Amino acid sequence: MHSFTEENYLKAIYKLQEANGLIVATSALAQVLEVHAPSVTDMLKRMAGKKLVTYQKSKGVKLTEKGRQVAVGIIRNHRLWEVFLVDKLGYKWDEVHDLAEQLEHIHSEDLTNKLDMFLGFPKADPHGDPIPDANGILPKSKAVLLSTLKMGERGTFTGVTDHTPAFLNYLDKSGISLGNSIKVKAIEEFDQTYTIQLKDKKDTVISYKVANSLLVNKVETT
Amino acid sequence: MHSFTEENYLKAIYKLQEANGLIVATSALAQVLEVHAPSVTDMLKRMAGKKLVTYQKSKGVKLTEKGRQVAVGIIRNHRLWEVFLVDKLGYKWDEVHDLAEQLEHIHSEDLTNKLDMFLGFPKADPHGDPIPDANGILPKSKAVLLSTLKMGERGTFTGVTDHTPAFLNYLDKSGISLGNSIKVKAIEEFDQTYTIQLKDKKDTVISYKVANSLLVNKVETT
DNA sequence: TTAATAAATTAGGTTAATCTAATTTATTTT
DNA sequence: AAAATAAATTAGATTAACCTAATTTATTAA
Repeated sequence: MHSFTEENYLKAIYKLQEANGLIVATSALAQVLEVHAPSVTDMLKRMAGKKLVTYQKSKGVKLTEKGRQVAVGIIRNHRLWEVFLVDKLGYKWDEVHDLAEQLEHIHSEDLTNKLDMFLGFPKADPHGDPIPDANGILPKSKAVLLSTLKMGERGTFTGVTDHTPAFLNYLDKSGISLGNSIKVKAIEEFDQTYTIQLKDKKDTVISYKVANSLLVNKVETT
Repeated sequence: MHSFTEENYLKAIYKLQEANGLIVATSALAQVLEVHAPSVTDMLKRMAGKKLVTYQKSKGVKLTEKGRQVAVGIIRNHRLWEVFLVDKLGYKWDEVHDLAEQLEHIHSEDLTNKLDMFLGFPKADPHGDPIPDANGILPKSKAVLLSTLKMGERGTFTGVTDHTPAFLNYLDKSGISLGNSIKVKAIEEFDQTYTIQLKDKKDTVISYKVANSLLVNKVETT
């Protein structure tokens, strides 16, 4: 079995690999894991010995297939536990991250699959992030940032790229919830402020920063 | 926060303290924790430094009030998660121990309490062991071993002292379940074999070893 | 009450995961 | 292309939790 630390490294490498291309830098890992660079170098060597990553000195790391499997398994756990916390225990979407960071390291494929069934095989976690299936397959989403939509275009709000409680709370306060249909009514040239229309017809003004943190499934205007 | 290891020591000390009197020996801990005696000595010194135990060189340890609080908290977690696994995920009572050993170390009082509510504030885990309340109060049970009952006496089966899957399976196979009413029909002098009558009137023969692992609430014959 | 046995501790090491300070390797900038 | 800057690595330590071998302290038996 892998240690919590190894699993956290694997998850971090996976996410950085997704976000910023193929090879992951020591410094990037040090930053997200909140440790110092020499600790990362050290750990990567150990993990390379276990064939979890391929490590190229002074260049960075990639996950091996084995490493990717473990990483995706942890992400599956994390997201399923988040659904449990929100759907079953009544937590709010901005409260579950730290708890899921603990629960994701429970080692039992069988438990994960039973939990999945208990939750009704959810496709996404409370933030809209897709849940990998038992084979580690993660459905490719075609969601785009709201900030890429042009005047008059529409979409359905399906996820966030900023998972901080502060941002999630802002969305709650503004009445913007997953599944909402959103139409771009206006984009202010000067500061890229968006005026959007929510399903309930109320117009809302959001900053570029917000528009750039919301994922939508674009509705093609046929 | 305490490490998993510390928590496991605390739990072990608590259980040995309950079972065998007040002071707990290094060797007893080494045995249940499956480590060697010098490791225990080492750890106990560290834990004494944190005021979790009082350590008397060459004599043994006791929990401090602080240590007891932590230990009971872990036991509460463990038993609540066992209820979750059985009641919600469909596990059998002989399958949940190892998983609960992992889940018990999730650090969140709030999660524990929400779980408790979700489960309907159960009083006992699937093996009949009482669940401490949020204040660490464990109801004193007045259950006795079936092996202490005399001919003709009755009781309700409320718990086990042997939690091994082998024993639990044996009970399943024999149709002996928590809550069953049991009457002692005969006790063989020669080998202390018990003949018992279950609620459904069927007579069953059990060994002394089995009778000595079953807890019952004795029904006083008025 | 001394001798034998059992239990516990000390001494000295190991491993995973971290750190700081110093050095080396890469990448930019001039 | 050389100099400056940034990133990464090496060297050497630390801490928690464990180990084995040797020694000391308790307990039990003769």
